Amino acid sequence: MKTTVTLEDVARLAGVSPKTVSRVINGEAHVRPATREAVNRAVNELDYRPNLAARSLAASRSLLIGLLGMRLDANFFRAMYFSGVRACRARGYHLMAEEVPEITASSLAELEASLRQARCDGLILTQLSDQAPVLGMLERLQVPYVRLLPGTDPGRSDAVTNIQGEGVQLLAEHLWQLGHRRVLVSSLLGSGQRDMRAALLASGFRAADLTEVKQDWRGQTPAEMGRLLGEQLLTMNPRPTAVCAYNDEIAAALISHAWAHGLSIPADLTVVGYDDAEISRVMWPPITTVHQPFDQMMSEAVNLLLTPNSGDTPRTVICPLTLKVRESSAPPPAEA
Amino acid sequence: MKTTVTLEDVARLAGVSPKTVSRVINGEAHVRPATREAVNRAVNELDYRPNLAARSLAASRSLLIGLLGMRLDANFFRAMYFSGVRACRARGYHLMAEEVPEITASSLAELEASLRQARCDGLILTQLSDQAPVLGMLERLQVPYVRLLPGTDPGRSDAVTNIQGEGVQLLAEHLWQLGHRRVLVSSLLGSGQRDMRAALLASGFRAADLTEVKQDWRGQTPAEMGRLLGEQLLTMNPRPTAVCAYNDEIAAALISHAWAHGLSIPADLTVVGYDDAEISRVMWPPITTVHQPFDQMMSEAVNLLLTPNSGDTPRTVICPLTLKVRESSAPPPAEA
DNA sequence: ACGCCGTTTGACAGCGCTGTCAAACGGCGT
DNA sequence: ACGCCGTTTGACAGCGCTGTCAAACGGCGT
Repeated sequence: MKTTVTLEDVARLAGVSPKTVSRVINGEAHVRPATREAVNRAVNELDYRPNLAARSLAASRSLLIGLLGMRLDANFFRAMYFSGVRACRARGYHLMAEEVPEITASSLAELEASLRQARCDGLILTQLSDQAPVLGMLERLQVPYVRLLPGTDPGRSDAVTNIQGEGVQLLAEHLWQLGHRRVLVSSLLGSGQRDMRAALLASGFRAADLTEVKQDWRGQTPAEMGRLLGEQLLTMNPRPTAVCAYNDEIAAALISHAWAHGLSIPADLTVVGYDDAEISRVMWPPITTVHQPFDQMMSEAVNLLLTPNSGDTPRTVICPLTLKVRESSAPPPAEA
Repeated sequence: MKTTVTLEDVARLAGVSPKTVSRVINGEAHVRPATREAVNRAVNELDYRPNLAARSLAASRSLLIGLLGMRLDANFFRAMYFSGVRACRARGYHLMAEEVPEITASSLAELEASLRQARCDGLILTQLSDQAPVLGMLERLQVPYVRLLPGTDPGRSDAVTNIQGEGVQLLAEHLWQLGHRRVLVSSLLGSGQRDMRAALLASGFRAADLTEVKQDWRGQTPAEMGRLLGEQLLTMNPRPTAVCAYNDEIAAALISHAWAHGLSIPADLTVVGYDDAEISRVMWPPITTVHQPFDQMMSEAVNLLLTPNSGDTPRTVICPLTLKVRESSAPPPAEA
């Protein structure tokens, strides 16, 4: 990068002081329209770009937002990250992904060091929204933060969330309307966010017709969990006509396993997932799933971070989930 | 963030000048061991973190590296990005993802604006390594760049690459050794990088036994491409015993399709992919594929960027590919 | 004991912006 | 014509570092 046009160059060309140019660049009030226009002309003529480093040093803002998660390589997280990048760019901010692999003292210390170094203007929490030690640390450091999909302590901070249980309810109603009555439900230990079983019950299913398989996230890949689910399914009699997988990866693995054992999807078995991950569109059949509006959620989160809260209670923005009906769900086989 | 410890605080505590602290922080030479140690003690005691903005302003380096690609949401790109983040963090740099969706004048102008704003110290190109207009612009802006997997013009810049044809050769040999002789090959129009067919021929296959299906990336999802490949396969007689999919997504879609049509994988049909994407481990069966060492490649790329070239010819680092043999490949059925 | 020269250290300015505060402007009422 | 007061503008310092350059140091040979 050779040519460096500075504020001062613009000011000279426009015949005003650097401070005035700064005002125009930052869209501050108290600039006469004529002045503003003259500055803008000069900016365009010189093709001026403000120096981010100088800006953040002078304003003691970093123009940086951090996105905190437990597993950077989770599909879920990556999708959020790239949605967030777009949301930030639209507001002149940058987004930094930060990994907190576990809630231990050393891991927290590392996070603290990193935060103090980067001096993020705000943080967006995902997967960590319910970790009190993390929240406590952020409050101590006085970093503003927004939680995504918090499960507990709703009034503790600004948050972006869905209507509690909306996603699972959409799935439950879909299955009910298709005519399914016996369902296998996959759930994850320690993750209380999605109570599929409750949603099914609320939609009319009888407890006796629901089988819930709780699996543990740690130490098992989605592929393994899907396979185990498939094995369980094959031993059951009468066999459920539908499976609610905890997420799309598990659904995909289950579908492969089912094919491999002679079950045809969706003719013999309906499988639904959650997240609308890429894999749900790659599989045959494509997977019926619940779509989270990541772009919208991240955009709202950035908004909350950059808009000071004028009231004194934390704000909550609710983003609607949508059901993506694809070919992995159909009415149950004739006389199951 | 309240507490702000500055260089000066450290200097005062250590009893030296700020400049000396700066030298220690940056690992410069010409500091007496005793002094260095005293400074380090002070740094630890105050838990000092340098202010990135001040640093880049003063040094006129941004401590930022850009990763340029055409599709931020491609699996390939995301994997590279997160490998790159780690490689950069290890060197005190940050990585910024930048999207260049198409090679048009307006898209290039936007990129140029963004680059001049962020003032990246260097760029890593992926998917764009062979786009002369992009390279020309970067050279005009004098931004150092490293190309990943360049296909053309190898001497134009530093590059990180594989041995030409290594990946497809690994796959070809694997199939040959398993005993396959008739193979269906999926290739992508306009993407000359992987000549699977040539590799198969070089490994002993006869041209007459190879069928190549060229598909077009634009307008088709991997799922559709895989499905079309599957349809093609079912019409063939004699049927190939193995399919080389262009990538793992296509392989996954093909596998689902094959199951849906009564083919058992790998008993009836071997399917291999490319990239070692997550999906290759989620599917049943897991997909035999070629693994790109993204962590290593990004680490080398960052290295090239941050290590000045002492010679006068561009450098090339070659990273070895490895074959991941999984359950989607097996010997062909008995008398196919 | 002295001078020489490589090594170590520090003084100072400046990177390009923004915050603060005061000065200049300008429209209004009288 | 004058004073008042809200609006617009600019002077100046400073954000926290690093680059430059010169001064201080210190070990060596004589």
